[in-house]
Amino acid sequence: MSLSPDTPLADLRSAEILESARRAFAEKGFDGASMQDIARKAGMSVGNFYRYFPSKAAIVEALIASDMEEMAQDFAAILVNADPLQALRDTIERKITEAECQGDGQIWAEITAASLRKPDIAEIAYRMETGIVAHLIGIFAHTAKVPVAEAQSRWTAHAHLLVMMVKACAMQPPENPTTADLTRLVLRNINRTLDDIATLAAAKG
Amino acid sequence: MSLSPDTPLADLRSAEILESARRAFAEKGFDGASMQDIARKAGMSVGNFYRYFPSKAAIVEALIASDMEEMAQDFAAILVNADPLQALRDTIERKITEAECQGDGQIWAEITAASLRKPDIAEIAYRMETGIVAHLIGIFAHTAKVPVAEAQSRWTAHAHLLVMMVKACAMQPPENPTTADLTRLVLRNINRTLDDIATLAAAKG
DNA sequence: TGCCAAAGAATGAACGTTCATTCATCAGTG
DNA sequence: CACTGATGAATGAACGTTCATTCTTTGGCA
Repeated sequence: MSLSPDTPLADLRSAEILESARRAFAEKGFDGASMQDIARKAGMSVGNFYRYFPSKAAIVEALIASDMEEMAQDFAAILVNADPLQALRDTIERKITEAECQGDGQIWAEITAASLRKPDIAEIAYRMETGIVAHLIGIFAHTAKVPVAEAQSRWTAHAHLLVMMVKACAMQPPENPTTADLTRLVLRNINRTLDDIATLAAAKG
Repeated sequence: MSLSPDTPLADLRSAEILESARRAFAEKGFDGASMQDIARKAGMSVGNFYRYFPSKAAIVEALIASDMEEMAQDFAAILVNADPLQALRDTIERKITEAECQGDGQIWAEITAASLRKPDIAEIAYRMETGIVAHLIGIFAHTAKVPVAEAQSRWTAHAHLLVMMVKACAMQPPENPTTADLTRLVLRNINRTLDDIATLAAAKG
């Protein structure tokens, strides 16, 4: 969660609170974490908490929205790169191998479960995934030098596959001894998928 | 959930109850579903429910354990086949494409989230996954005609990858229009992974 | 500077609800 | 009658949410 320097103070405070709420949700789940838990983690009273978010559901939605924004910024950073596909590979590798597993995988697992159950959360998650896929297809189109429409019809499923694998990796239990090997294998599969696209790019010139 | 004919009556009743509890958990999640919800789904009173399961946590554990048993039976069916690897391919394809997504993916998502949070559930899930992986490695060893120990050191990560992908597929939202394409793509990746193992088998003779 | 209201932040007890769990009670059967 | 299987009201704890109240900061005036 990066913030522009001219972010209003209240929003900055909200962002801090959201970050502590994330930890509370990671520890106890969306349903399991009580408002008291969340408020305590934020270092404030329950009553004061409601000055920042009108309800528990609002926190969850804001949390997911902030994840989406973060993701969008990651892609913005990729797109300015000279070789976007390679930048994508690097970013994915970092995402998967880095110890971001701390709370990210936890929260994603929570979102996945909740979105299969609650239509409103499903919609937010759907928008998030659609946005990511659109970014990926943009990179693919740029790499293969084909129109976006063609890239879309060709590689939408591939993009979803990438997202699925990154998510699945993040959701893996961190202390497992075989997780490292598994991560390597997944990364190979992901790179193979990207190779297919890059190969077409080379063929096209 | 198949039952041997000589299963005691009480266990049979427990199995029925477990199945209805599964539906309740799929609709509202482990934390979200109340005992009243679960009892109502089972067509009985809350009080009577406690005659079958001593606590809510016990239901969750029993549910996960029953999933594990079901999985074990699937593998038992695969192993008696003349060509276990092909039977494995068929079973995976069926698991992924079939409309089992109804509640299975939902429950798996719930288990995944819960196991990242609660150590006791994590342990059950870990045992479940370890058991499945052991079965897979057994099939690989048989196919490639190598000792189980060698198959283990070679393909443990591959086995985990298969499990991961099947689970990830099941957790995909069912109404999504691109899910069908994605499923096909995942299946191709899975078959490629199995091809690698089968190739070694052919090389070895 | 010192002082005092007005505003803003923060508190935690209280509300109504729902939760998991228990138990006194009740039909049906022998 | 006694016994078994089942009920659903009762229980106390915990939930999300509200609100009267108390601290803290601020800005104008002397």
